[in-house]
Amino acid sequence: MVHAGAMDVGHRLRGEGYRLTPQRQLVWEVLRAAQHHLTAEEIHERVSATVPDFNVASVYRTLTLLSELGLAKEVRLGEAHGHWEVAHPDDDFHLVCRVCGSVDHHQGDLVERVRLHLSGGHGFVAEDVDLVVHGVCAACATVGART
Amino acid sequence: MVHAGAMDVGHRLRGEGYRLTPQRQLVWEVLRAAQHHLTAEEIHERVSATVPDFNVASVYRTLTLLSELGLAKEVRLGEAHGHWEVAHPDDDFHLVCRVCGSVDHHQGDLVERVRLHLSGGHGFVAEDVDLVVHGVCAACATVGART
DNA sequence: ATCGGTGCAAACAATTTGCATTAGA
DNA sequence: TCTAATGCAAATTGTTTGCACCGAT
Repeated sequence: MVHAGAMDVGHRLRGEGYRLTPQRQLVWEVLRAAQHHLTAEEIHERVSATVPDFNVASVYRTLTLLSELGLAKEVRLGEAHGHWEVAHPDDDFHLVCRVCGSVDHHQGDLVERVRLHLSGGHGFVAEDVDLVVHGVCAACATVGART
Repeated sequence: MVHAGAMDVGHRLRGEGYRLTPQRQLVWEVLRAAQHHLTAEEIHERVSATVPDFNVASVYRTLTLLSELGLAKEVRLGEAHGHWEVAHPDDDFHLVCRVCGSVDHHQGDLVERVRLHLSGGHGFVAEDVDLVVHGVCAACATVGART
């Protein structure tokens, strides 16, 4: 599978009959440039630095479109609002630190195991496995142990 | 671990210095009686059948309290609104059918495996493992295969 | 020249909060 | 009695939508 980050949005969009607008391109670039998850609001802020009266509604519209194309994905980490990121290969999950709020990505065969487990018998066809682990990250755990 | 469903809310509440009100008791009972997840709105509806001008705000306040006591838990299944359920033992996860919308609980050692996997080396202390699998349930898959 | 995309503002939905009143302990 | 909990209504927050104008193809 080609990593979504390497994708050329322009081609993808036009290929599906959509237009490539500066707004869409910018949202995509902001998303790719970010090391961590962004809320729609954060994306809006960042793109606004370049395009002054860029509208939040367009952020949402673009994000929805990108996720339909499989380029972006919304992740829900327990909060009310969603976070967005470039679509990752699906053996990827999130570690959310309760103390510092950091969100780490983690790869492993866990998601694959879930799939395997489910395919064994009870007929549920797994399409999307969302695994979010809340806890305390290594850094915070070390600090906490000292107190 | 004692299953939360067997808990006496009255004792728990008073034990922690809270009062047992009919509203709280009813929310808890509705939650226990429900076989599946409920939204705050649904809980409100059901309790309103007994207590006419029962307020939504109280549903939220009660749910927050119950979750602080570890009796209830909010689950996010990808939708904007949350769902609530009686707190389950933590080796429990959700299978959400994209076709019929049904949500099934599933038990397994998967969550335990995640814990184990994480404890092996990189220091993240897992406290809450949330696993949600989206896909197609057995019933819908069978029907779909026929078409 | 089209028609899809954007900005804007208003609409929405879910949840929270301030405050006066009510009712558990 | 005394303070916590409720009802109510208004405020927030995150997201969506209708519509006239604009601009990518």
